[in-house]
Amino acid sequence: MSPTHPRRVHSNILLGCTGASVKIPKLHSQVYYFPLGHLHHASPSPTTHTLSILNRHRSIIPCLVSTVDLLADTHSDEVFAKLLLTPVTTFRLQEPQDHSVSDDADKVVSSVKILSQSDANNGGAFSVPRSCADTVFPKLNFEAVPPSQELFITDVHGEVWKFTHTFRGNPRRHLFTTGWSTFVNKKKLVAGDSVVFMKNSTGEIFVGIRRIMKFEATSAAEVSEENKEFEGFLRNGKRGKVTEQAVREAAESAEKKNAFEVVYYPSDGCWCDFVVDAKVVDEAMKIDWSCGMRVKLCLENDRDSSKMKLILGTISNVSTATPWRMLQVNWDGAEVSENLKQVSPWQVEVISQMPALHLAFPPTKKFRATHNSSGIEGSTTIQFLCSTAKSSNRTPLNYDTLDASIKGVRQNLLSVSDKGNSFIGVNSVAGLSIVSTELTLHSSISTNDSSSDTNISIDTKKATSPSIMLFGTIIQPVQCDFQDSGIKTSDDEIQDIHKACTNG
Amino acid sequence: MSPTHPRRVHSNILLGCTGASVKIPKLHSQVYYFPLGHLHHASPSPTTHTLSILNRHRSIIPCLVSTVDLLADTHSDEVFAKLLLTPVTTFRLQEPQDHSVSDDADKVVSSVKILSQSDANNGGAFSVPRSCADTVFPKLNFEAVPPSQELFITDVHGEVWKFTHTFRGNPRRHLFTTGWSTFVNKKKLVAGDSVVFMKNSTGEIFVGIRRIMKFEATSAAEVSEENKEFEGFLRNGKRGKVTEQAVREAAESAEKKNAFEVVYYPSDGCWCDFVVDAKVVDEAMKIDWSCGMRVKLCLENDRDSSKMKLILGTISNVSTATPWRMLQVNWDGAEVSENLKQVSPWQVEVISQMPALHLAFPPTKKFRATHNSSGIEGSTTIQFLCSTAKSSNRTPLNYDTLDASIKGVRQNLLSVSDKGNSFIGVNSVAGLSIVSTELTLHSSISTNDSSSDTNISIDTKKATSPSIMLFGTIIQPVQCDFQDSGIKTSDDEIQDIHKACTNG
DNA sequence: TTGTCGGCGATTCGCCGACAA
DNA sequence: TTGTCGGCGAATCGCCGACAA
Repeated sequence: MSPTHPRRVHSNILLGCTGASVKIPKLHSQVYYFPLGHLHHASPSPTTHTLSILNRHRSIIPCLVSTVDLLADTHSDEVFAKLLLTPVTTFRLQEPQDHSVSDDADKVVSSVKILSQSDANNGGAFSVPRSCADTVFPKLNFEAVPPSQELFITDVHGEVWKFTHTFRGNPRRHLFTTGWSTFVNKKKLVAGDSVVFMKNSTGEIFVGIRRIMKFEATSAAEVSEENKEFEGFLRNGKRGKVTEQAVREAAESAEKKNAFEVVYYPSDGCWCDFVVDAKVVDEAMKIDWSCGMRVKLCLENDRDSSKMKLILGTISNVSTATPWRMLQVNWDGAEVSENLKQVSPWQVEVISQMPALHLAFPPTKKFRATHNSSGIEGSTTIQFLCSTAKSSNRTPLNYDTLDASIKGVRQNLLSVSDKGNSFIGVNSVAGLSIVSTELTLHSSISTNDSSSDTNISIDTKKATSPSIMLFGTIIQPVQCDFQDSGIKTSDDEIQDIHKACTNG
Repeated sequence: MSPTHPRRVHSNILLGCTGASVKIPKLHSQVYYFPLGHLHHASPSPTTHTLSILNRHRSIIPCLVSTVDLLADTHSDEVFAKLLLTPVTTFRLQEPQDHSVSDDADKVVSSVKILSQSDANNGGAFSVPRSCADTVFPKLNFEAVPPSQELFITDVHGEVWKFTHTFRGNPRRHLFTTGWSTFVNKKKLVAGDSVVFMKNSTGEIFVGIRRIMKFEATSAAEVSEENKEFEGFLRNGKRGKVTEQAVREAAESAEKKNAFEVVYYPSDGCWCDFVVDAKVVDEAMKIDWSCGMRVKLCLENDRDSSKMKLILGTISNVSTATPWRMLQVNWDGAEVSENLKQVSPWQVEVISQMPALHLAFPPTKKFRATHNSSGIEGSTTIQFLCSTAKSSNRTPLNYDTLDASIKGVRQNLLSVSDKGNSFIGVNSVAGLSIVSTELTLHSSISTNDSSSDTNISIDTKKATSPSIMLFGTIIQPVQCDFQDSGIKTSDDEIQDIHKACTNG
């Protein structure tokens, strides 16, 4: 439907635009395709017509990734991936991932900023974050009065924009002046949109855009109203690009074992995972998912994408129809996105049973408060787990076997990741979440945070302990005994938690 | 694909926007649907894939018009019709057209202007044509200095725009000042676009838009270039709205006798007629179309839509595959639109054999000149007709029988039209063309026009003789003997022709 | 460190008759 | 009758430090 072919985008630029946690399947990798997830990507409220068609086919289809195109929408600057998937009957086991990822090794430093009113209003100036000026842009000549330079910055279409970057005002600050206004107008930016500035190893500077979405109850009147502001793209999160029709055609091609094309828009408001690395799915499905299991999920922080947000929850229902979003979870935090009420097994991780051990510590006043207000801590969880395990006629698990099985999962995940794993969607399966397993426990015992939920933030960038690369994310290898853990971070929050815990 | 439902438009407003010669099928009328024409409407160069699908089905499908929606595109202000067609096996003959067209009887006066550079540039003013100010807008109070009024004008979406209309300058002229600039910017108008101002019987004023199209050889680079100027619509004549997919689905629904939807964009650059009134087609197909027949076609004048342009041609080939565009015609004029190289029988009319009779008049000098330069006049035509009639093994026609058969066709067309006939496409079958039959002959004999082709213009608006309504157009009833004809018009051109002829 | 405001130039916008065509 | 131009006020646009937060 787009009037012309969108431009190809370098993978690192794409990742800069979407956030580094987005993963795109690798060429020739083995994946599972989930038609239901694809449909959900096209329309959050699909028609029964399409659903009935999808129900006639398989709900999980093994495929090889035959083509990967990373592209940018000509009108909205949205980046997206177009994949050609070839259905297969069986996967060859552990085919060597011999295609090197050398060209992706090019380090890209990036900086995101949400536009303030002053940035977006036609004041004509953009307040450059200090960190962006320091890490992404060339150093200014501070001898000059005022210090200023002209920056030539490339957008996702290869178009170059000129900005004058000055350092002035009292107190001094970095500003974009000339050129910024035109950019805002041409790109139709509004307050709340984000701009991403990136620099590759050759010093070339790029700019990407993330547009704010207006998720409202959409009455007909509102849609009509919204339509008046049509500017070549929509801000309602419904992308016209992926249609239900496209999903039906894909599902039917898949059924006939014909290669088919899927388009994936990694947008922050939407959690999409309809093409998932086969090994990730296989490993996740080895777990005997059941009601009452405690799980956790790793999300990108709204405000600062370099920080991650953890949320905890209890599985309330397990669907058997399809692996995709088979887990219904009651999340501890008050409000979660509609998309997170049901999650896929590979999105979450089972929480270690450590809380039971640490309950030996005498609870502090603060712990009691947390306990009473949120109603979640170790013993409650375990009781729930046992009762549901019994009711579902499964072998009751003792702590040891449960713990062991979870360790086993970890091992598998680690070994899988070494082979160059990848999947579509925000990666929360492994890596960082192993660190957070520990941190979660502390938080529920002794957090100083007075807020009512138990979410905490971890600064992954500032981690200083020995780390490994997993799913493209630096993680901390830790032991189960946190008293002797390898965690060493400079993050204030974590230090606070640590201190409070050892003092208690 | 449009993000919201386009607004409903009154039929008279739609006709004002498109030009009065566009006809939309009436509700519950009997029509033929031509899949090939539909496909051509979607894409001038369709894929072989779609063509092969269409070839498996019938090329002409009788239908009832179950729904007629007249709509306006939210972004481009383009007006279009959405029809629900229900395939039928047989037509009930001559069902009474009892549904009155009273609400359409509301007279709408309109005035079109192509925007000049000065109108479209941000000079902020629009030079109102004298005729528009006189016929469409309320009278100004010329006592005031300067004379001015505020006009509230409604667009196709019901949105009201305010313009100040003044009469000033030396020499005095009508101008739009305040409000015009915002209108140009919001509607993204450029020089060459047209605005249509309309007034209904209650005095309400409306404005429609016809956008200039850039028909160029579209290389990939050009498309990419064009894309930069995307503004919610395209100026390349390809409407993204009607897809080949939609045509395939329509054709397949039609084959299964299921009701199906078609969308029709009456754009000036495109001659579309894929849903045609059944009686019109039946009548046109009664004629024994053959190579060498002389035909004429009635087009809207490019510059002034109130004038019509006639073109003459000779049938060079007759297809038997489908009635739709079965006639290949060599048009006398040097250049014609690609769409006109092949026409449907109901688009053209066989030229009367009257030239032979009038050749008794001694040719003037001017006639000789015309004869030599254009190479077309009565005797040549008749020779050609006879020779091809013989070669195709048909019964040679003498003038009397041929003339009679043509008169018969006219009678049928007239009787058909009384029943409330209608079809999609520019109406050139009957009505006006009967007048032009006469005029055509004169022109080839004695036109004062020194241009190299034989096209002439007729001002239909100024006709003063007794007239009847046919296909929504006022036409002149005429006898075959022009010496005693009822033609009385105030049009200068026609008067000139008349005078030249009788004087000669 | 960075968001917002009032201030002030410089630059457009938009209304005007003067000319032709 | 109407298209284009130069001129001119007026209303923005866009750059600036002053303030907080």
